[in-house]
Amino acid sequence: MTATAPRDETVYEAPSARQQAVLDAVLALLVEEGDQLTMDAVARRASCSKETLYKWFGDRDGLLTATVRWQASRVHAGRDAVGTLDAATLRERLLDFAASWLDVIAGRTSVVLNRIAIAHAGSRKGNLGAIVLANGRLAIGGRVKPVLEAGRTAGLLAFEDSETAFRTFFGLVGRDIQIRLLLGDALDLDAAEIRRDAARAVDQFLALYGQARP
Amino acid sequence: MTATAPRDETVYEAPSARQQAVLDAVLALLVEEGDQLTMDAVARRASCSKETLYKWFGDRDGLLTATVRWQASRVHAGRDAVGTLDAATLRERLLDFAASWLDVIAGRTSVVLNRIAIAHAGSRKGNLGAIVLANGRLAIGGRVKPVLEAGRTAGLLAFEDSETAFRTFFGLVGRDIQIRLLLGDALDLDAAEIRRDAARAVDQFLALYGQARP
DNA sequence: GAGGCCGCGTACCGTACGGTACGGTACTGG
DNA sequence: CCAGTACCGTACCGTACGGTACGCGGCCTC
Repeated sequence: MTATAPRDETVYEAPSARQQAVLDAVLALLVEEGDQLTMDAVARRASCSKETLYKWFGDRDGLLTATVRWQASRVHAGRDAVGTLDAATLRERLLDFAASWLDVIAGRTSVVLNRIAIAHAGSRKGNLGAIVLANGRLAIGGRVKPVLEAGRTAGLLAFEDSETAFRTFFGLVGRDIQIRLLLGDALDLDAAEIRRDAARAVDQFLALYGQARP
Repeated sequence: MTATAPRDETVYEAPSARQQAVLDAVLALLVEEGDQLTMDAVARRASCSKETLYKWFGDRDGLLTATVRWQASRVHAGRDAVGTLDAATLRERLLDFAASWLDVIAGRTSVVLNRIAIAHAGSRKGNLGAIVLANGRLAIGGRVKPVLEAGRTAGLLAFEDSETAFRTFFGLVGRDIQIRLLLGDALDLDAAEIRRDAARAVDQFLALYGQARP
């Protein structure tokens, strides 16, 4: 029963429409302006008063946290029914994960949010870092592993520990891309490139863990 | 001729002993205090005046840059004579790279410096990001690729593009480790764990790219 | 021992920015 | 029509921190 739902440790009430607009303003500002985000700028951009900002989100950190959570809530799309798998579907599913994951991490928003979270993790209370981790790396792990296990059940994959297998998958897909982007490398991946990368990663993963059905 | 030397784009004069002491103080402070590094704190810690700091390094950015460069200059150890390779030596060399690379990125210093550089890349002039990239990802790439190519020449490896092969290697070694550490995940790797990880990565890499000598 | 540097310590300045206070406007319920 | 609430806009406060100025002691050179 602990299956697909993306472990929301505490239930935070969803932001109202107006609040969502504010959070979108934060995201936009973050993407445009790099990360020296000031409360003044947010208030101006969102056409609201700073006082409201503080009333709604407590403080700057609260605003950032809400923003990260808000963005995360959008990404959690995806139907994950794991039925029985044949080789083609397994491959398809992995491809799907790989491509959409690359798509996310290559996006400006993801890069900026990760930067914020990393900076935050560097200066006490790694709250943001934990949130990003939970909604990024861990969330996708939680969704991929069942597929891997289903693949094993179907005799298509061989591994002992799905976590380890997943981490290899993760490495094959992401390689140096995320760190390069975070460090400011240009490196723009278009859709075609992403598809190619994803395919290569999946091929390699299957080469390592796949087995012809005995 | 463009071979092993780690592309130092501009020659910066090495810091004097006293300056090195200051930079070490910065590193220590960074490691201890997270990243809210103030010039005051540096001056206090290094027992020098702020004025001297500014005289030597120009401004805060200059100090950070010098620190990153200073740390980088320490890592560049390593004899890289690429002779003829047999399978065992190739494996050995790759293992070596993998383990020492993991060792570096798992270190507090690396994590903190990467955090700084990433934050910096987020707010205009990605200077630090570029430097870290050049001395991290790119430097190790520059050192591994010749080995891979020697392996190919010796008929031990098969690949078309050494860059691509290296990136796979990179992914297999690093997996999710760096991003997790940057985001504040605990995840402490002891030496044994690192050796195991490195061995697994090399095995996987050889499974993908190795070939029995024909 | 006199001048000149270098660099330490400390006091100081300016400003950017997080956070608060307050007046003014619109809407709601009674 | 009035009280209450919500929220915008703006002015304001406090402080942390980057950067500068200055005085003083140690060290060289002559």
